Amino acid sequence: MNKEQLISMLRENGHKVTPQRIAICEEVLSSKEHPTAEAIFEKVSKRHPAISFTTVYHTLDLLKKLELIHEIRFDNRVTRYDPNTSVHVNIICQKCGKISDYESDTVKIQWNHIISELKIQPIGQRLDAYVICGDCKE
Amino acid sequence: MNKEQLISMLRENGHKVTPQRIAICEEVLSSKEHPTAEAIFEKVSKRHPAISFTTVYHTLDLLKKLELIHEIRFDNRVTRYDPNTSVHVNIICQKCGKISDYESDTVKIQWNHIISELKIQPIGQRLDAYVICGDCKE
DNA sequence: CTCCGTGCAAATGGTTTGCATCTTA
DNA sequence: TAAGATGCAAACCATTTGCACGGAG
Repeated sequence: MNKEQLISMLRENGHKVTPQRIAICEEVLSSKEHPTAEAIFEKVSKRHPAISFTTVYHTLDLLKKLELIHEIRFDNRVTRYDPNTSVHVNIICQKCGKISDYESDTVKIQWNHIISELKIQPIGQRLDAYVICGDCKE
Repeated sequence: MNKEQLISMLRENGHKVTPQRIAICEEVLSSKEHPTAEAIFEKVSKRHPAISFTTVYHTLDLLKKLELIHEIRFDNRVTRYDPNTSVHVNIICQKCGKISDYESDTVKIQWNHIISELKIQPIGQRLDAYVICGDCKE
C-alpha cells in the first residue's frame, strides 16, 4: 500500500490526514520486524521530534480497526502458564471475549503438517480463530 | 506427575517443600486451561486463604526453571504489531522474543482444513509456534 | 467554525522487587 | 540454626484515559 492509497483509505473511512498519522502508518505498514510501539516511536521521532506515545498508540488502534495490522499479544496483557503440550484451537468471540477450545485429531494432524514443513520443533503453540459468536450476532 | 514425584523433584533440586508451594504446583500442573496467575491464585486461595500473589509468581518462576511449565507470552510484556494480515505462522523465540513469519500454501491449506472441520467462518486467526531460537540455544 | 487529532500528565493493572518474618530441613 | 520461602507494600513499566489546545476539512 502506497501513500496515496493510505490517504484514500483514511479519508474514505472519515479519518483526517495529519503528518504524524501518515508517518506512523508508513512506518508500521512497511516494517517487517513486528515492531513494538517504542520502536515505532523511536523511528518516527527522527522526523517528528514532538510526537508522543499517545499518538502512536491511537494510530495503532486506528490501523487495527481498519484491519491493516494485527496486534500480537495475548488477551489482556496477562501471562498464561501451560503444563501440557496438547494442540487445540481457541475459538474466540471478538465481541464478548468468550473462548471455547476445539481439540481433535484433524487439528493435530494438520498442525503437524505445518510444523514438519517449518522444520522446527516448537515447545508450544497457540492457534486462535476469531469469530462473532451466536449470542453476539443477534 | 503425582504428588510424590513432585516432592522428589523439588527436593532433588534443593527446594523446600511447603504447603503453598505444593498447592500452587498441583493446581497449575493439573490445569488444562492455560491459567493466568490470577486464576491460579483464586483456586489456591480457597484452601490457603492467606496466600499471596508474590508466592504464586515465585512458584511459577520455579516451575519454569524446572521446565515443568512453559510461559506463554510475547517479548517482555510489550505488544508487537504485524502488518501481515494474511494467514501465516508467527515463530516466536521464548527467550529473546524475536518473531519471524512463515507463510506458505501449505499453511493456508492445512488451516483451511481445520476451519472447515470447525464449521466456522473466522474473521481472523493467529497461529503461533514457540521455539528457542538458534542464538538463544547457545 | 466544528470536530477530530495531538500530546501532556495522571491513572491503570499485571508483574517484580525490597525486606522483615516465618518454616523447612 | 541456617538457608530458603512467604507475603506485605512499594516500585515498575507498557498501555490507557482525561482533558485542553491546535489543526484539518
